[in-house]
Amino acid sequence: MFWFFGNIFIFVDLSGERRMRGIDVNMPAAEVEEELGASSPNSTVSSLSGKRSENEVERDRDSSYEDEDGGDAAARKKLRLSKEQAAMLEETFKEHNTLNPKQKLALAKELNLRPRQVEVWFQNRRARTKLKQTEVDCEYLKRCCENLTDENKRLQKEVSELRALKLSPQFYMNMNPPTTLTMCPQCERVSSSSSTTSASVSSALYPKTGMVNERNPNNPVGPPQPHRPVPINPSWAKIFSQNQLEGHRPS
DNA sequence: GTAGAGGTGGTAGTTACTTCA
DNA sequence: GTTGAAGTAACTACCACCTCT
Repeated sequence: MFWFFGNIFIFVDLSGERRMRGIDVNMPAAEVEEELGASSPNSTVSSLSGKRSENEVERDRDSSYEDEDGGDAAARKKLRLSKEQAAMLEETFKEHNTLNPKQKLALAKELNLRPRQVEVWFQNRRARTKLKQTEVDCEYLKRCCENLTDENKRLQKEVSELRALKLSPQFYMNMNPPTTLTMCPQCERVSSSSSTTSASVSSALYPKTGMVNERNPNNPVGPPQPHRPVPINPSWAKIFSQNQLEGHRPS
């Protein structure tokens, strides 16, 4: 049997896969018209707030559970959409991932499907999209976690090395004094622009600082927001540095 | 203005069926 | 031919929002 709708010519093998027990996926346009005609404002079979009216349940039974012979089929029907139908639905989904009632009816008519089928397809498609996105996000966070773990290890090692170096008298003899010392007024953290290791030490001492970017929660592993540095008395520097290396945490 | 009922459309979770290795 | 996994159409339950009374 051939049906023609839109630019799509479909061959339906009545004894084959296209036609399953019960509702035909590619039911003739006349039947669709009927279906559309029956689509009063109450016709949405889905989404019934858990309180499905008797009419709706009845209609549901009529449209979904009636087999070819008109009897009730115990099992629900599951019908494969044709490639053309799926392609068209995909195309529409790309444009907008939800449909208003008019669009739903029009699309159903065009595809020779029941509006309910179009509705279900869009529901499932949104669910798949969300699942995919979740997987992508999960993968991204996993990579971030790995990177941070590596960075943490590296910094821990650096701290150990610095601690060892600190114990050696040569450390003080070869150490260049910091040229500019600054302190953040919020956290009282000290940093030095001339020290090559200060940044590393800082991040090693405060490994969690950059873990959550409060100003941009979407970038949970982004760099910490810059503190506003203010110059401090150089004579404090040694004390602060000492305290930081001893593990002192500003409150 | 507001509370309650009913309709509608969304999501989450599940089931049942198809397809394929 | 059988079987298990994956994909997906269709379902239920619930929620939020809107409209009407």
